[in-house]
Amino acid sequence: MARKVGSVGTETADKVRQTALLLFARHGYAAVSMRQIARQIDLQAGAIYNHFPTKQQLLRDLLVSHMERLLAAWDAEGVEGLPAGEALVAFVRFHLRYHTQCGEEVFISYMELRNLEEENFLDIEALRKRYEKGLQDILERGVADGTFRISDPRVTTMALIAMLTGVTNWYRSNGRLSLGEIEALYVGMISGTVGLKEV
Amino acid sequence: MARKVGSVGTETADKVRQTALLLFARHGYAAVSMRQIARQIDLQAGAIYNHFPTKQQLLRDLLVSHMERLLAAWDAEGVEGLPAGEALVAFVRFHLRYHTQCGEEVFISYMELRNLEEENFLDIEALRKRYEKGLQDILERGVADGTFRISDPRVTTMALIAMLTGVTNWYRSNGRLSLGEIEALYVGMISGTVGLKEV
Amino acid sequence: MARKVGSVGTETADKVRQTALLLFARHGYAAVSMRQIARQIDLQAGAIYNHFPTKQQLLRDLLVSHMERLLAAWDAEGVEGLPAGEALVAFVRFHLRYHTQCGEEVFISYMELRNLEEENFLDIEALRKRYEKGLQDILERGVADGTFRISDPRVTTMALIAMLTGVTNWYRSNGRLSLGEIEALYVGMISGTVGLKEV
Amino acid sequence: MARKVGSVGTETADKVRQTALLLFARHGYAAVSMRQIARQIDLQAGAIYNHFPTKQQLLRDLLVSHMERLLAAWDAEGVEGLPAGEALVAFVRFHLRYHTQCGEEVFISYMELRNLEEENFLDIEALRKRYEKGLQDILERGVADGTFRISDPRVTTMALIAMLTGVTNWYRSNGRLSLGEIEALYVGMISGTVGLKEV
DNA sequence: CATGAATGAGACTTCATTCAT
DNA sequence: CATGAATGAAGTCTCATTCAT
Repeated sequence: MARKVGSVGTETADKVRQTALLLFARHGYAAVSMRQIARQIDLQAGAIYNHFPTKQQLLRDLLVSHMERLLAAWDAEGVEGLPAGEALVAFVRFHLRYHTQCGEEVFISYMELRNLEEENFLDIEALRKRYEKGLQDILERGVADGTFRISDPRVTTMALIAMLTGVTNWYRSNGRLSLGEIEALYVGMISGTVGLKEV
Repeated sequence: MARKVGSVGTETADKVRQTALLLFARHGYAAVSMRQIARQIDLQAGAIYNHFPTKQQLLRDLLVSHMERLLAAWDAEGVEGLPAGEALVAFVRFHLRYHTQCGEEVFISYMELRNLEEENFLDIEALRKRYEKGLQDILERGVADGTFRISDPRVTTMALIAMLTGVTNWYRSNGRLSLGEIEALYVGMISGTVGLKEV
Repeated sequence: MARKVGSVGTETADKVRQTALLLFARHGYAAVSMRQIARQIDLQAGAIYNHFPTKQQLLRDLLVSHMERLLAAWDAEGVEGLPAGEALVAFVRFHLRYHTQCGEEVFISYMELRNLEEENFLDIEALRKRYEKGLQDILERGVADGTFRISDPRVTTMALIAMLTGVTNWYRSNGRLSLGEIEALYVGMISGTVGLKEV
Repeated sequence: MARKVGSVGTETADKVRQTALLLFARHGYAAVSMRQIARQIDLQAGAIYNHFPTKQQLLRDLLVSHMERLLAAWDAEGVEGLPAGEALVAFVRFHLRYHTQCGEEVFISYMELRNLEEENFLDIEALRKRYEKGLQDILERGVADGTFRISDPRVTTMALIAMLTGVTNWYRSNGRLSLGEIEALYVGMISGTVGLKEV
């Protein structure tokens, strides 16, 4: 009835996070119950509430921490000094690598926005905007110095992100194409999209 | 708007369909209850079962009929005889027009696939493949006659569809850009993506 | 899974009301669960919600209908025309008879006020005030015509009601004293309390 | 304020007692959780169990200690030697003063009896009987020496206690009437009730 | 002596679905 | 073809209580 021997708070919280992520990604937030999450990690449903005050907060937590990790990873790439063309290539490769490797984790941030309550939605939205801004800055830089030929950088930003993220719908690690080959294909296509002369 | 075999064609059934489509699109299949649907059209939940045997079947019905309408509309465009370049432009304009105008209704076919039971999933998947095949055929035709420069038409098909469908995430009929302007932007970008020389 | 043969809405609702009344009286609103109520009348807990939207509403319903019946019964006594002394005796006898015979039903209206949400509380409170007003009017009439000697009719009203209602705490239909004897005792005591000369 | 045998005398235990008393009085035993009590004194629910073995025991503890304090306070009034009339007046004043000043704390001893388990109920009941006996003795003394005219001292005892305790339902320290005025009113009314000639 | 994590039960309420009327 | 009442399961969350730390 009490703490299991050896159980530690952060470990359980992490297991909840991982399991919830997986299940939310697989079946959707609304279709997954707290009981289901708990069952998978051999816990009573009520115990989850020692770590997350509500199911909604658990979702928010997942999305926030995903976006923050994503932003941190992108910042770590350090492309700021690069010429626009190289920076764009770096972004494409980064986004594909990150989103195919995080696998399902990524899925839900695009999927479950409608299940967020107002305030949580705005927070996540802000983080997503910040990430998109990274790409948009590169595009605008390239337009300014003549590297790219783009009519509307905002629209192109969203078009490219949609195009790239779509990969998660069909990518399989053991599929016909390796990640490297996929990266090359997308670099090629996107170079065309933005009117880049050579890559 | 052809009615599918086996579905009941009453006024009530149609109202259920419309309401369910809207609510599923807005909140997700799992988050919408039969009671909610019924309430919106001043009905008791039980009455829905006079028209649809289960909630799952209602979702299937919606997705099938959406895909069939989409395919019929695309066939009606009659682009088969056109040169690949013109056909691609036609596809881009068609897809954008159809998906922005159907509004939310379209959303769910990409969203709710995971809530379909095996058999239903396969049926919808087949219809989606058929639609994608329309684009892929154009791309392959253009590759064959030298109009496009594309490394992997299958990947490009999926990249373009993702890019185009992404528009539904931000398009607002009273937004900064008119649908015509958006179409022009995407025709421009996609021409670059497939290496088309002039448009 | 559907309606039981012969089941009728109002009958079930009434059975719920009766059972809830009994259980709330016996154990208190907070200590009684919807399941307990349902179990006693061979129903699933969820079915109660076909008749009452919430547990709180069920309590409110009980209290309102108790107070309304009480007021109606008192009005039916038709004491308005009587001299104050006789009217007071009528009130005492009525209150004792009604409250001992309704038995537990009465208990909760004094007990569960704190479990009512603001708005419901105010509604019940208003009904109780109306009932108390009946007694207060008699007292004031008697003061005006010299029948009673009372310093503060408002305080006396509440004192008498508390004194009378207290009977429900110990009255047993098979106890040492018959209801008639109890009535006589209280008429005697209360006559003294209000300074009435003879009864 | 004597501490009962077996109870722990720490500061924390006292804070628990005070808080529980207040919350039980306000919302009722069943409606108050151990967590709520703990939260109010910046404690974890588990910590309460270092001081009280169960919630039930905590309630019992509260009621017992309330009744013991009440009895001790009454004994301290030292009315045994007084003539019945004066003793009754003393009782009335004492009861009103004690019950209005302890405020809500008193409420629960009349309210939560039904939430006591058998054995605890009997213990509290015995204490209450002892207190009532104090009044009944006075009444019987007064009947014996002709000071009072009372038909049934047992019933009158309960009637008077109910009447007096009812004050806690409406008394406000900043209300229309001061405690002194209220005492005077009740002394007056009760003198009438028991047929006392002059006060 | 307090914390924090856990249990197992159970709270209110809603769900998809059924079916007598 | 709709209603309204029902089932049985399950939803989120809270409860009293326990106990390793």
